[in-house]
This record gives sequence, structure tokens and C-alpha cells, in this order.
Amino acid sequence: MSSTPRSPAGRAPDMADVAALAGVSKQTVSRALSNHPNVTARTRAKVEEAVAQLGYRRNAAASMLSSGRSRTIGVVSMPTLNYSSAVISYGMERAARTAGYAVSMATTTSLSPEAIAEAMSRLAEQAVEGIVLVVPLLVGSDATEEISRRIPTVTIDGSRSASTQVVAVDQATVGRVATEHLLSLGHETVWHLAGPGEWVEAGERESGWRAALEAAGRDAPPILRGDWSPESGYQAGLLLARMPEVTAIFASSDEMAFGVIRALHEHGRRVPDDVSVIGVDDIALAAYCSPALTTVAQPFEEIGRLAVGHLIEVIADPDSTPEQTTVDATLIVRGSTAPPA
Amino acid sequence: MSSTPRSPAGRAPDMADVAALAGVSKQTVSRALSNHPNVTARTRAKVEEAVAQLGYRRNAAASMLSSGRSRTIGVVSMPTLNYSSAVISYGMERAARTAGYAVSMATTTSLSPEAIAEAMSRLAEQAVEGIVLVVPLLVGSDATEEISRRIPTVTIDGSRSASTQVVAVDQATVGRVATEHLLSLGHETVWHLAGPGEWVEAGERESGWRAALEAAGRDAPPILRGDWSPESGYQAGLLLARMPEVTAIFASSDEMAFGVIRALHEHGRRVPDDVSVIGVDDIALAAYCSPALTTVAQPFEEIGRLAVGHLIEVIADPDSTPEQTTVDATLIVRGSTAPPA
DNA sequence: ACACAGATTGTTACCGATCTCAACAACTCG
DNA sequence: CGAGTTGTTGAGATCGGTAACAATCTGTGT
Repeated sequence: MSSTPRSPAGRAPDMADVAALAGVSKQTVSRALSNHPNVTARTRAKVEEAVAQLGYRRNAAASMLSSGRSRTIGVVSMPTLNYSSAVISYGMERAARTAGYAVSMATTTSLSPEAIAEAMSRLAEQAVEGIVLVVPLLVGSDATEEISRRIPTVTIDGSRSASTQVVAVDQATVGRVATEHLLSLGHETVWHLAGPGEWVEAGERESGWRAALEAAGRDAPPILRGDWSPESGYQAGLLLARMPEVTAIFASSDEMAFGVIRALHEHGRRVPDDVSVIGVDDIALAAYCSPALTTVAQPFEEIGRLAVGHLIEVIADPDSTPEQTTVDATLIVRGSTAPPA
Repeated sequence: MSSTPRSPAGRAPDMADVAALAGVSKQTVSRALSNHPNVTARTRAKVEEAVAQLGYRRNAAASMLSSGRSRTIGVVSMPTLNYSSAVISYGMERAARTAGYAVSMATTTSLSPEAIAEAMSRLAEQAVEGIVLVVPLLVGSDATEEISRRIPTVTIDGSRSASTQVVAVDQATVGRVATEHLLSLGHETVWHLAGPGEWVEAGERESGWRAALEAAGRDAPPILRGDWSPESGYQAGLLLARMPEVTAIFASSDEMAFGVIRALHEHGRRVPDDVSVIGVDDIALAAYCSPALTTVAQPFEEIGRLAVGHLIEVIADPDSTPEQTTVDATLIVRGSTAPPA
């Protein structure tokens, strides 16, 4: 009746202890606990009762060792506090949990293949059964290739390589949609504040932007580049504010967009009256800062879910064909964009 | 020279394989790899060479099983995408990594003791050596108590219980500092938009606010309550905007503060001219949205670091005395607060 | 040169589950 | 009613490391 009656001594109870108490063999206990079909309801009940009575918890290490399965997936992400990875991680954790997997995280401070390989390697040591890279892996090094050949790997918005699957928003479309929105409002052209060069999505959004301008027969102004942070947006904004011909700006993230807007305001250029600004991500604050930000939303949580889903599929059947999955982004028009004055 | 010369067959290389190649015993390999002091430099070099050549990676499960140590700590957090937990997690991961620990995460959607116990239990099953609760645990249930008695547990901003340590910002001081700032500007009183009741920090900030008002001999206006989200701040703001006597508002989070500000603006009340608003957290956007937000910053990364530090200390010496650590918050004055009109 | 302390390496048992395979029971069907 | 089939349970080997202890190899002091 006591709440935690350990078996013999202070030692944590063993499968053997459970077996003894239930009057069956270790093996039967194992089967009962792993929902093996061929176990009598009666036997199963006895085992469960013994488990409850002893407060038994399966030893993950032993289970892992003998079965070779860790029921754990690893996540490599940037420690950046950015909205997208946080939401993606959440989606992954949920999906993993419902599929009976635990999640282990490894962060990397650099996007160099070596740093990423190092993070993957840490996860490999923990015997994860699959890895999700929430960082862009532009080029696969030997090291990353080696690990992802051995451990199923899914990249989010990365580039496709032989041994990794990709789940992604079509970022070129994101760039195109954002740009077309501004053009359709009547702006002559659209300036672009891109994300860092190492990020795949940054490059693709840039391509989309360029393609949209080209399709409309407009010249692409010189590009600006930030690091996703509001501060970098602010710096870029200081430049843009000086050029009267700038009436429309497509920033590759909401945070940069707000930085840009602030710089514009400080220099007397009103948004959206004088300049229209659009971002990407639809962070929680996008609708509540002033002006409310027009942006392109991405279904981050679903992306996380999909990534884990794929991973589990490949874990179950290592020969299944790696495929590329694309999910759609949505334009959300708010107050930061308007027709030119 | 090939990049992945597995030993005998396609099987992953074994410690025995390494030992054979290096011409030493398994045990020596083990020692060399765990940085045991008594290993000749020469031997260590041979082992390392063999490891590199075979692409050997230690099997965590086996190691864990025989040593009884998982070198993993678990984190329980809310899936909320809030800035603070993201930064705290980052600090933890870094600290854990440098200490040679991996991090495993478990999220909980509810703050009920049962839900938290369930998350802790998932971590316990993974044999984590310690747990950090980034969720507030107001009351410890039997289940949480049982686990935290067995596994060292640190709570961030939680309430102190027999078996958990606490790392916290003194949230009452946060509330007091924010309130005093507004009073010192000359506001008659300060309204408060608190966080959800289940959160310890919400309650403590409220106390600090109340205490500051009392110390200044002012009446505490009725309290409003949000859920940390910008939307909830907006809703509260709709109420506050209707009351002309409101000139100063202390919101318990930056995101709520921006929601409040938006509602005020929409109803023609200017910030800070008509109403001053202060938040808590100093999120990245605080300085870049308009108006720039006056706020109280908390050293989240350090909190994460400290939590893990404590945990590792207790893991190393289970008898060390649980102590409460407090770190300081900083008032950051920006444009959203000003003397009353 | 000898005994001895300390450093280095090897031997063996074991951690706690799962897998394989064999034994046994119950049930079907001609 | 016996042979064959399916379902249930048990025994023992095994996964890949590490702890404890034994063995061997230094180098030192007398």
C-alpha cells in the first residue's frame, strides 16, 4: 500500500523482481510491457499489478542496449531565440511524443559543416534513431554525410543531399508572394533586406524576390543583408531611410522588418504612408506592434510535425524513398503595406 | 584511408575492435576515452588513432547500463514560444554541454501537478540524472515529490519544496522596481496587468507592485489578468483605454505590454504621452517596436546556466544542501514611459 | 641489488533488458 | 482420437561497455 515499495533493498526494482512477484518469467514481463500480442489478458494483468505494486520503471539503458533501439530522436538547432525554431521544436516534440519517441537536443553556435557535424555526432553518441536538422545545411561535409548515411536525417529548409530528406516551405514562393503583394499595390520596385548568406531560406527568398521583379519587368535594386535580428534590420533601415526613392521593402524576417520600420520612423519616413514594409514569419507580435506588420506566415508547427513524421517513417523502413515535402505559406496583409503616396 | 572503415562486417565498431587495433585491452580503451588519468600518453595516442581509423563511437546505452550514469539532464518546459524559456533553455544546453551532459526535453501543455509529473516521469524513464523545471510548480504533488526525491531537481522561479532547489530572479523586486519607476515619474498610481495565476513569477510581481504602491501610500487599482500573450494584453488594453484616469500600466510581460499599447493607440490614447507602459523580459523587439518599450530585463541565460550548475553540483554530491539562488533584474528605461501629461 | 610504492594495464564478472529457440498447452480438423 | 497448428511461456545467450580487483611494470631509497 505504501507509495513506493522497492523490492529487496533500496535498489530499484528489476524486471526479475516483477517477474517473481507476478509468478512468471522475466521474458513474459518484457512481453507484457511491450504490448506483445501473445500474452494472456490474465498474465498481463498479473504483471501490471506487480509493476504497479513495485513502482517498477523499465531501465532505458538496458532496453536500448539489448534491442538496439533508443526511441529517441535528436534535434540540431541554432541557439537563436528565433520564433521559427521554437515553434518547429514544439511541433517536433509533440509529434515525437505521440509516436513514442523522446527528443534530445543539441545546439550549434556556428553553421559550419564541422560545427553541425559535431552536434550530430553528439546526438549519434546518444544513439538517436533519427536526426532533424533545424539548421540549414548548404553543403554536406564528409562528416555530416557519414552520419546521415547511418542515421536517418531530415533537414528543414536545407538543401537536398543524397542521404537527407527535406521538409520545407517553398521559400522562393514566399519571396515571390511578398514581392508581388508590394508590386500589386503599385510600387515601382521592391527593395530587399535578405537574411544571412548561410541560410538556405534567405537565398531562396531572395531568388523569389528577384524572379517576381523580373517577371514584372522591374529592375532589382541592390540588396541589403542582415542577420535576422531587429538590430540588423535597424542598421539596414538607416540606409534605406536616406533614399527617397525607396517606397517598398521586403524584409526576410519580421524582426528585421520591425528594425527597419523603427529606423524609418526615426528619420521621418512613415510606414506605410511613405514606405511599405513586409516581413516573413508572422511572429506573435506582428499583429500588435505599430504598425501591424504585413507578413508571410509559415506553418512552423506543421513543419516540425512533418519532419518527425518523415523521420519515423524512414526509421521504420530504411529503404523508403527520401522525398521532398513542401508546405505552403500564407500572405497576411496588415497595416504596414499600402499603395505608394 | 576510406572515410568509414567499419571493422569486420557492416557492424558498427566495438570497443573490442578498437582495443584489437590499438593492441591493448578493452578496459584500457575505456579508460583512455573517459580521460582517466592513469593512461600513458603513448597508449592514449594509439587508442585515439584506432578510434579515428575505425570511426568508433561509444555506445551510450552500454555505458549507461554498466556505469549507471546517463550523463543526461532533462528539461521540462511549456511549449509556449516565449522568449524567456527559449533563452533559459539555451543557457542550460550550453552549460550542460561544457559539463559533459546531454539535454533531453519534455514539454507539458498544462501546469497541473499531474501533467508536470507525467513529463518528469518521461524523463525519469530516460534515466536522466537531474531535472530542471522551467515551469512553475506551485504545489508539489505526491508524484512530483517522489520523482524529485529520487532525481535531483531544480525549479526555475518555482516555489521551494523539500526536494527541489530553486534558481530565481526576485520577482517581487521586479514588480517593485517597475512600479517605483512609474511612480517616480509622477504618476498617481500604477495599474497592473498580471500573468496567469498558476505562474509563481506572476504572483510575485503582483506582490511587488502592491508593496510598492503601499509603500508610497497609494491605492492599488483593481488588477487585470492576461496569459502572457500579446492578444491578452490587447484585450486588457481595450478595458484600460476606456478609463481616463489610467496613466501608468505595469504589464507582467513585454508581449502583453505591446498588446496593451496597441489597444491604447487604437483608442486614441498615446504612449507615453497619455499613458506610460512598462513590461518585463526585454525581448529582442522591445527596443525596436514603437514606442521602444521600457522594461525590466532578466538574465535568462545566466539563470539557465546557474540551474544546470546547481544540478550538477547536487548530482555530484547528493547530500549538498539545497540552496536558493537569486539573480538580479535590471530596469531598462526606453520610450514607453514618461511623466504624466 | 632488493624491497616496495605507485603507476599502468589486463581479467573477469556484471549491469538489465531483449532476442532466439525450444517446450509445452490448447485447439482444430479429418 | 491422433496429428498438426497456433498460442503462450520459459531458459539462456547476448548487447557493449565499466567496476573491482589482480597482475605487471616502472622508479626510488637504502
